[in-house]
Amino acid sequence: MPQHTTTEIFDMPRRKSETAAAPRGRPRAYDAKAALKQATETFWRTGYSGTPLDKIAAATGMSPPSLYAAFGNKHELYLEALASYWEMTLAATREALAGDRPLAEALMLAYEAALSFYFSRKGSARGCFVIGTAVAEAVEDAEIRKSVAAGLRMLDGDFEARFRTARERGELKQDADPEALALLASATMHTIAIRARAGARRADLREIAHKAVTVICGSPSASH
Amino acid sequence: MPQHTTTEIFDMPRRKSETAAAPRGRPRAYDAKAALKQATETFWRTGYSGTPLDKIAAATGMSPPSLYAAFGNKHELYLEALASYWEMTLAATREALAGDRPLAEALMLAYEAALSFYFSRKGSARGCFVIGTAVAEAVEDAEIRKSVAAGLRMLDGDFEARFRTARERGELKQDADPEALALLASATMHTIAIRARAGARRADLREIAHKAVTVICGSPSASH
DNA sequence: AATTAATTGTAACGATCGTTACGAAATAGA
DNA sequence: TCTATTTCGTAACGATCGTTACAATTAATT
Repeated sequence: MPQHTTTEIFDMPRRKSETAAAPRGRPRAYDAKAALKQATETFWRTGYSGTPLDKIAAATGMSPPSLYAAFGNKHELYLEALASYWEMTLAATREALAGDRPLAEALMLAYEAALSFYFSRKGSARGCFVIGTAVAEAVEDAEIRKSVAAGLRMLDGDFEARFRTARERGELKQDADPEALALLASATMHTIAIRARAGARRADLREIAHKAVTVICGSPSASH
Repeated sequence: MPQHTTTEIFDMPRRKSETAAAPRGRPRAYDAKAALKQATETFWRTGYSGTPLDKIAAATGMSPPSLYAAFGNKHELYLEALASYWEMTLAATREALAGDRPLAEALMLAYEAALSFYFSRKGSARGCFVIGTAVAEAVEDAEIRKSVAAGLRMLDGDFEARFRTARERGELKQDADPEALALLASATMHTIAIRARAGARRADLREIAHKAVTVICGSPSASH
């Protein structure tokens, strides 16, 4: 293949890095993905109603007009942050529950994954983004409520599927109720999310998860 | 006793109705107790940050200056509402768990009591006041966080005490862990509180509670 | 009747809310 | 180099936020 021109070589990576070929006007000074992450971080602490757009602008380094160009308005921005959070946590939960791990170990892994979200790098507790910010708005805001309800339903479903296969594998008694156990597993996740927001220490929450898993999986099964 | 004068008769109820004898100036046009209840109702729907004082003034029928004279400021008013709510719900839970009822029946009664708070007269779901409004503020507001943590601790304690006496009464196996079961009982309360705020139907939440109680109390014990 | 004390409603305070004109800046194509 | 196009930062918009003077009102006390 002798027809290798330099233009061909440089066009290939250009087209790969971004979908369109050329943006035409002044280039964006922000990374939308990183900005959404920082906006999420800000909402996480002070909630939706409690977070002015100024603080989000400061956290992202974006000007208000840029925020509106990128995300629409405050409400749409929050909705996007909420959807992104659900995606992230549900993926982490599914990964924890997947594989050939023993049931109790898989459950503990799911709770540990949640705790790693609830406690930020600095060690300060912020709890669950959904429970800490979305639940407050859910009553009056139909879109937020819909997102919360859908996320809770998927979490229930993931737990229930895991308990169902656990029963098939003989990890649970044959008369165990996968739906009921999934409800308790979700409830454990929820109580941890709440307590983290209320200032509980990470080690205490881990122990709460452990106690819950012990009861859910049948009395003495957590350590092996 | 012949010394029954009319002044004596009319002074007695007067002193009983209010602690002091005479307020001196213009009398209050509001009932502080009723106003706190209506303020709570308003916070309940739209949260602390999401509720302007105007709405509270409208709900209570009080003018802003009267609100400040009665409660201090918005933050103190909310704190008082939060304390009052804890008092109310903890009393209801204790009453449900007290008495000689079977364990499963007592637990279901506690959850039913909670549901009667979570669903207003009109049938619209507003969920738990604490989970719906206080948890959002708890991260940044130390006073609210303290109130939430203390309330959760008391709820845990009430459940644990009930499980402890249940074990003594032979309602549970001797090797049952009252603390672990109490954690799951609290978690069930929390998951119901969250789901109610997310729009779940009351009947579904009742069934969730029933499934949880069945697992917690040992498989087949809910109906007798 | 006059005085004192307490609360009332109105109206406004400065600060901040979400949102948006507007002109300068920066890049691709001509 | 010039034009077209897109995003930038600044600065401001009206609305609303929590809070408070202020004068009128209502009652007990003198």
